[in-house]
Amino acid sequence: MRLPPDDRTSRSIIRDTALRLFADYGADGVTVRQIAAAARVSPALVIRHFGSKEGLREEVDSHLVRTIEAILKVLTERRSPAPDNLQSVVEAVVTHLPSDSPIPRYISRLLLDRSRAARALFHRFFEIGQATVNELLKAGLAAPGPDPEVRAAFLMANDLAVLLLREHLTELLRVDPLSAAGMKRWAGEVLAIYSAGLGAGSAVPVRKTEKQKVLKRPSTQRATKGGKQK
Amino acid sequence: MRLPPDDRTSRSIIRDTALRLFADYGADGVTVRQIAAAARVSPALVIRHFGSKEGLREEVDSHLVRTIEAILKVLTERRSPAPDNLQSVVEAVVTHLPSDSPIPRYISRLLLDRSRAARALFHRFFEIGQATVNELLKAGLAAPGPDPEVRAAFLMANDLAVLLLREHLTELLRVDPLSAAGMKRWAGEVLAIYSAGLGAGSAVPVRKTEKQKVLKRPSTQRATKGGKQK
DNA sequence: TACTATAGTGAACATGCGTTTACCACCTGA
DNA sequence: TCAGGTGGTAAACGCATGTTCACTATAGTA
Repeated sequence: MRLPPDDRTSRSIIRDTALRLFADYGADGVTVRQIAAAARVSPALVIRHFGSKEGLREEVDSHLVRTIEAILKVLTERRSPAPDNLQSVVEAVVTHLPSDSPIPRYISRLLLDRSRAARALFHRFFEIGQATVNELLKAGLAAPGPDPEVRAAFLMANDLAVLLLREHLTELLRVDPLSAAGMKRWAGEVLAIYSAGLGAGSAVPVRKTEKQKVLKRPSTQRATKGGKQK
Repeated sequence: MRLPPDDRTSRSIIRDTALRLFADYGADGVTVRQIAAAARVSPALVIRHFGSKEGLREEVDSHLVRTIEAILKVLTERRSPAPDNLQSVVEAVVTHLPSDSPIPRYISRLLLDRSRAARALFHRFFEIGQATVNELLKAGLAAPGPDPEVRAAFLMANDLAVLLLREHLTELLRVDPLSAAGMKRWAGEVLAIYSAGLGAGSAVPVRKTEKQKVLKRPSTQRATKGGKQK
């Protein structure tokens, strides 16, 4: 699966390098010179290939959208036979990417934009969310609810929230919610709530008393060695 | 309630102007000259008051945090007597701001940052989310769930998602989810799902508990006097 | 009155930016 | 052999940026 770097044209190297830098610092926070240096080419070559920095941005955007579309296609095709697998679309996409991929970070920046690519992605996610709800409906696992459109939007927004707030949540929970371990914990709660509401879990065999303690005191964090913050 | 502009020092005028521009275009997308022009002062005065553009940014951040803290304080103090009103924290905050306030937009940009202010705000929201869950717990309206910490984080993330995705959701649903009308629709679905899961609100038999009735449906809210909003 | 602190400005400065220009080193086919 | 396309670069250009500097105006105080 791993290609020697020679197999990539310098054009695609520049594009991928830009994607990573844009994801980390935002497109405005990165200069053409930085991109060129990281890709080990001259700034002039960047312009030569993409016309302008904005052109590069657009190319990165559309490449991103194409990549996500490819993943989503695989996903929707193979999920239909197993509708009981209510998986988060975001989790599924992330699972299909290498763990050090800058793409999730880039998407989360993108979604805050008013750009065309952002709208396209957002609508696509919404479509998939609606399709998922429809599957659940047919399977009798869910109801349309009082306001089906809002219901689908709500589910999608919750899904994307993990992506957007990933860093903060990682710090808070001391586990990346989009890592394998984190997804397990997160999905557990999500499924519990989606299947029976916030009241669920008391019916489930859970030792209330102990769990409650953890919840009550936010300062009950373990593994905080040597309070360092002033 | 409206002050003549003379009551604000030019320092605060610059700060407020910067807040608005930062919210709309991002701090990197706005120049000192633009801020100065919008505030009707010279660029030199901006630097004179805040030392640098970065200094201005920090001042805007901390002013934002102070403002939000003030609102949250009012909110938490007055909410405790009425724990049946499970209101979104974000919705509550937005309600306390003028409808054309740039603060929600600024917060949503801030939350994607790794800045100190962002972490402070995020932790604060999480605390409130935990407190809310605790109230529901005491009232017997919710269970701690299998993973209480994640549960609280999930609820908070869902809440913030509306703020972060506001523009996209507005386009999708053709109504701003943080407007009065939009909040009503949104909260309706949220409460339905939180109270009994995705199965709620339909012919699907999910009545394994009576909890459904306890968490009030939004249609039963009193004190909605003379609906003026379209 | 004179002194001093505060608020404010226009013009300039140094820098870093995106981009352009002129040029080089290869291939490849006729 | 050479014409021409392709991929690449160093150096410079013009400009917008954040910031500084020298200076004015105003108001309070001794």
